Amino acid sequence: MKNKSNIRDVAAAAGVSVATVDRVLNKRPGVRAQTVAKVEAVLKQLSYRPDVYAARLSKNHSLRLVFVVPRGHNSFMDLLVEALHETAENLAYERCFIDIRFVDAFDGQAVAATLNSLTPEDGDGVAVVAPDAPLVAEAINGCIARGLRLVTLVSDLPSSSRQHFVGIDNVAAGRVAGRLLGRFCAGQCGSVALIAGSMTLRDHVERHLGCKQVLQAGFPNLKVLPVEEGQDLAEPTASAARELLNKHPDLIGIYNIGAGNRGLVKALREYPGRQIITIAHELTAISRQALVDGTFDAIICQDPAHEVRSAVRLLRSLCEGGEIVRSQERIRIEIFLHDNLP
Amino acid sequence: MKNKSNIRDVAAAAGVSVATVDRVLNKRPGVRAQTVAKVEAVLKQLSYRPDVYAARLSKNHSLRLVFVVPRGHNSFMDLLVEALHETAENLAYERCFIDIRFVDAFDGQAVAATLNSLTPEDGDGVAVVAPDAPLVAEAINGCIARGLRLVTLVSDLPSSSRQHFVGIDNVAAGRVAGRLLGRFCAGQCGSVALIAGSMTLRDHVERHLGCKQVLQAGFPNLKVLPVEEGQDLAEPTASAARELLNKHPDLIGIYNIGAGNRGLVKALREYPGRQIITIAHELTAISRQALVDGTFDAIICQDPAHEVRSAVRLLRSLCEGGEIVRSQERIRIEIFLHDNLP
DNA sequence: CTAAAAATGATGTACGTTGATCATATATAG
DNA sequence: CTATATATGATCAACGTACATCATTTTTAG
Repeated sequence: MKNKSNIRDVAAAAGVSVATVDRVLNKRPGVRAQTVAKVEAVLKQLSYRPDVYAARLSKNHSLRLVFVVPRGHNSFMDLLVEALHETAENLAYERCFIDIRFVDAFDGQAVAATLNSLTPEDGDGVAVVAPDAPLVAEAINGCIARGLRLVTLVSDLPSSSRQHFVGIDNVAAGRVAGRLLGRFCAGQCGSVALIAGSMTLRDHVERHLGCKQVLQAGFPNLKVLPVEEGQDLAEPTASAARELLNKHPDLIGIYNIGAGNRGLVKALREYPGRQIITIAHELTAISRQALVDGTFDAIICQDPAHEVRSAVRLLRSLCEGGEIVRSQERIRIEIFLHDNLP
Repeated sequence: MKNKSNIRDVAAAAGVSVATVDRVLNKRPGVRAQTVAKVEAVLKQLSYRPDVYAARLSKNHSLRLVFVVPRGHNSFMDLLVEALHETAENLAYERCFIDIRFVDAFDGQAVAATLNSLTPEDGDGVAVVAPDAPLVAEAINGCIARGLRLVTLVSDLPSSSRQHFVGIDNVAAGRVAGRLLGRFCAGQCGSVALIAGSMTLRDHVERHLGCKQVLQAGFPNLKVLPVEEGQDLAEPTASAARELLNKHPDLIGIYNIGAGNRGLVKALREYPGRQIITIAHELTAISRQALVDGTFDAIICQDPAHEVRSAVRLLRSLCEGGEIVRSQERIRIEIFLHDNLP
């Protein structure tokens, strides 16, 4: 815990000039391998690391990040954008500027087009919320080929060469939903229904998978109905829920994999006699209210503000070569019950 | 999102010298109120904020923080100390040095003595894990009177003048435990037992309170037995569990409020015929294994690494006058099931 | 052994703020 | 109207790194 050593100390200890240490540190050419080794030994011995503040000041380089996010898609995305604005405001005083590019809806074509238009002129790093389509993966690879650093946000494209994924493990989230659904239905027999936004969305497929796994393996008393699709919209989700309630008098549980909570709540309220264990995703005004009044039994969340901060930290590290503290970047699967709402 | 303005821009815009702007910024005396107002108007208009990096570099001031934590208390504290070491290592390169002061066990006297010995010579800020005793609260107030910034960690002393509490809402945590216990026992009747470490510890009292509230209000099928005390140690906790299992054939649930999970697991394994829904706190090697093999049904956690980082950020803001991003400092009540272990 | 090439040293400027000092301008008291 | 406060301007040296330039030394090729 002693005082930090600076570049001068290193030079003195290695018996070379400051200029040479600088050359080694910044991998500039013109230093004999032997000298490099000597300097690096001293660097390690003194556990030298450049002073972050001096370095940033000296480089006087602003980090420019581009966030590509769907506009007006759903309440969760609204929260994400809100967090983005808030973070951007704070970051402006740390030499980091965020440019938000909205793409209309969750449209692979549009996202790909936007990504393809990005060059190092536009920014140093990119975070993108995109569906897992080949077109998009290709566009991501293009960005990286052009020298941009890129992370996927909320929804992953593991087939692309994105440098990180910032978001939750959706299979695990699905398993949690299945477990809660199963246990909350303890002692009962009946059907449970899963409503996805669309089974073309990777995160929905993964949640569905996880949930079904757990239910089938651990809860033989429950019959898992074929998955419905609510297009992440209120009305289609409401229709799907109504149909399920009508068609299956033994329905005792619903897991809403995607968005459209507004519709689900509306439909459930039309059947006050039915006691349906309901689990949904993301904490918004609607879902929060539903949890408070007992319409929902649990909400599974990811914290959009944390995701934004994590994406920024990761991109900064990728661009400026800093350390990554893994544990800090783990996006938690948060579980909210009636009792621990923030 | 334009380029940052610097102190020179402000001076030019306000029609004063850089020195005067500096006087205003750092609240130095010798500036007419009228001039102050003029400069401040420009500051706001240009939304100027001093460059963090230049400021830190110039001040060339290292932040020294003291963490007062119990040694060898339990696995959770071990995790906390581990996180502390890791964080300290990273922070050393950001001009922040952490000094860990161990106090023997969870002893108010010892903590108070350590706190009383701290002066601005020892550090700029203090984070302390301490029981909620008047002696400790007094020592905390003393630290603050001496000009130190102080936050409580994990366990709060709201009666003291500590500047922040870094930890979870323990009443809410207890409510979550109660809710899960209640719902996981759905369809059954019987007794549930709560085992605290000691009902003199504030966090244990709060968890007990929250849990009992929820169980009594929402689950009339369950009878809440009088709270037992396991002293946060394996053996006493095991004894308490054994006695409960022997004395109450209708026991169907246990909530271990404090530590001593090792003992609880041991006792439960001695009664393989009994199906006891069990909820405990903190993710350690023992509790993790118990969750995996089904001995435990849920674990409620706080992330010690997050708590350490949060404490550091808060103390840094308090000492250096930075911004506090509230949402980033919210310590989550994490819930782990068999399905979402990290 | 010499010439060219490569490695290293010495030195300086820039980054934006802090926190001084000293000089000068303006306001206020007597 | 002077004498004295008070305000303000001008200037400078840190802080530690990055990066550039030019001089000098050492190494290598021929």
